[in-house]
Amino acid sequence: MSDGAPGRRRRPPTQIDLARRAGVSQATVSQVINETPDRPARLSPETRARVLDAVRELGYRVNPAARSLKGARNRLLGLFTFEAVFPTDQRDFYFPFLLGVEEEVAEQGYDLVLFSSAGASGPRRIYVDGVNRLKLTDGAVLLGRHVRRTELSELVKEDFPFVFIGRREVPGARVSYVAPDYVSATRDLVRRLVELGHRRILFVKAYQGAEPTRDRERGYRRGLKDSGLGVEAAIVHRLPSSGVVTAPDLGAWVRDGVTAIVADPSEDDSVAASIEAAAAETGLSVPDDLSVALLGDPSRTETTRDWTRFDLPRPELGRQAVRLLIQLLEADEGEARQVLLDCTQIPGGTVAEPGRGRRR
Amino acid sequence: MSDGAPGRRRRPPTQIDLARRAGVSQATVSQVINETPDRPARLSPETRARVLDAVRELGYRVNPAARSLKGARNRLLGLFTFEAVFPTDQRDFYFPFLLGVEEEVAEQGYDLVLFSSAGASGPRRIYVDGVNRLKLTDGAVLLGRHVRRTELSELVKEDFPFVFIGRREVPGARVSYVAPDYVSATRDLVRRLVELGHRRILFVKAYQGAEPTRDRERGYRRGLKDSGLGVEAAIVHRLPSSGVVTAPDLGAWVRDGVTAIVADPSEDDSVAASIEAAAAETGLSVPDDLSVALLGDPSRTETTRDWTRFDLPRPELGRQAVRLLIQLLEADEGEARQVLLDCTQIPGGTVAEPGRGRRR
DNA sequence: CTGAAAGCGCTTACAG
DNA sequence: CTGAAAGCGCTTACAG
Repeated sequence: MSDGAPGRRRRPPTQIDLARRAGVSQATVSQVINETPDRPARLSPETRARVLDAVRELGYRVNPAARSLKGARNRLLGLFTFEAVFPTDQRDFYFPFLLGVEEEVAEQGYDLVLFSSAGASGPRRIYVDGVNRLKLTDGAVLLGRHVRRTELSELVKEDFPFVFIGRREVPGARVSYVAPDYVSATRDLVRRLVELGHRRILFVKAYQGAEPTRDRERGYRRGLKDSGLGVEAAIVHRLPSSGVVTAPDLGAWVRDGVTAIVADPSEDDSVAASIEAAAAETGLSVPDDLSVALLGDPSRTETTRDWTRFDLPRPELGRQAVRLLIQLLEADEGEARQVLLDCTQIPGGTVAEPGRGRRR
Repeated sequence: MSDGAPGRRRRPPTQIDLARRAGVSQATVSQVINETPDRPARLSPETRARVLDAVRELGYRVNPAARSLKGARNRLLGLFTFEAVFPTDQRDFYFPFLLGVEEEVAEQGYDLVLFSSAGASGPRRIYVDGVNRLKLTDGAVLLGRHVRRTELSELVKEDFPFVFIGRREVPGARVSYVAPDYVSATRDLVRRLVELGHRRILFVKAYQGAEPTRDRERGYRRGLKDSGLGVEAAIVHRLPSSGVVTAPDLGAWVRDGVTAIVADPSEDDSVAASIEAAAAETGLSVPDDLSVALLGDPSRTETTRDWTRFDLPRPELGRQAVRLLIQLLEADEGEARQVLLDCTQIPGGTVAEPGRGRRR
């Protein structure tokens, strides 16, 4: 590496170096450096010139660490996910969120810190040795299925500004979130089924469901009620922990008069695939013998069917989460806030009027 | 929002606050905070416990600005791209790099700062108001086609640790990079063409090419030489600034006896598409009348052909860049280093032995 | 118009 | 085992 200007050290020049060279005080150097049109320094032109010469000669750069030490915010937002985002099987699911977050963060003039080291070994956690790692940033967007509620409570307790993507609740605290409006989306789907003529509509859900599942179940009941069937018409089947629908399941339901299924997505989105397999095994045709709708988009499923479903506005959820976070930051002493975003109904090809199979 | 612990202020707690609370000195707090398994603090368990309690109670975070002012590392690596990464047409190109970078960063126990605000308005730049924005991090991985050489020089001049993905040079300074081995990949491709019987192989390159183009051209000549044709056999065509191959171009080349083309990727990867279109227009069949190989993977092309080409190990380039960067960080007094990675030859379907078209 | 001084939050020898 | 002190590079009142 050529060392053009002699005397240049590995250590980058500081304002003190400039001051020495220009024969002024360090404070004066700072004046010159920080001069802006709207906040001009009161300096003689000669002094300014001497300093600027020194800047040029020594190749001076302000040290941002030192500068921000004097300030407060550092225009850094964090993104923390409770699950690893980058393994192949997760990418399709998480990338759209990441995309929206990243775009909005950039547009707002912030930079994004991806907290991925969290998962280097062991489970991903926000608090390591009792230290909130996110605090490096002004605030953070959180994401993930397997939330650690205790960490969320901690975050609320210490007033760290954050927004969750997805509705999350913790006891005794209000969490800010931006979430898909699952209640409305499910309600609309169920109403459509009823309009098509379905009367026995089964809600199939995974073994244990968090807030999103509860919201979808609420939407299901609301759909039944709104379309005049009444909540008594609700039939809910909770899958075993395997989260898989079997051929006997399907047979029993159909014999029981069920003509349509709305399926809550399981952990790994395997419900759709298992229904598809079970139908094939039973010789049942979807949608001729049985209509099936998915309560969400099966981003992780290996399936060839064009499922009737609704899609989450993933990138938009990411963007809105960032916007909300920045609002919180600017409000400074903010109440938690919640935002719901509409899902997009996808007609698909797995829903039809009931009884079509019998007429064949 | 509940205000659990009374007396909590908006101002984030500092080590002084912790010290006060724990009844120790601020220096002792720092000891506890900075303790690691390999560099344990010499402290009584009680002191440590009191400090950690205070940390938890006050929700303490170390201020990264202050920490890095002292020259200590903050386990933050940066990723800066000279072009926006997230617009749709760029995603396929940049995501694989990002993926590799992110994965390796996480594995090494660092967090990643995406410097995307850089492009909020106007061109993306490292230095804003004379401040190196990357300085927040311990070091950075850089990426992009339209490099600002002056910024690169600046970075070198101030000894900021960085690794470029792709070979980049700046006058009078050595840049660390991890790059595809374009010379070898192109040489091998050309050798294969010669082995198939091609004697007049045209190198088509974009109007202006940077280091990668020069490397590929070098590989081209080396391939000719290595396979006995000699560098005199080189025929190079530089495209106009449009970067498009026209039907007349193609006709003229074929009449001139050219049987194979190796095409350097243009800015937007449009070369492949334009060759495809020109061939269709001329009625020439690829590969029967003309063999065409791409010097890289046309990630941004709308094309249906299975091009003969080589693929860049993009995620691996990202990973290796991070590794190299960390090496640089650990070496501390590092010479710039360079790493070349092999590309993968993709046989594809656009290359065949010459003259097949005439035999039809 | 310019400089001396305090202080931002932290780490690190160095004493004790 | 713990603390007093210096200093990282800078900004910002405050004197003069």
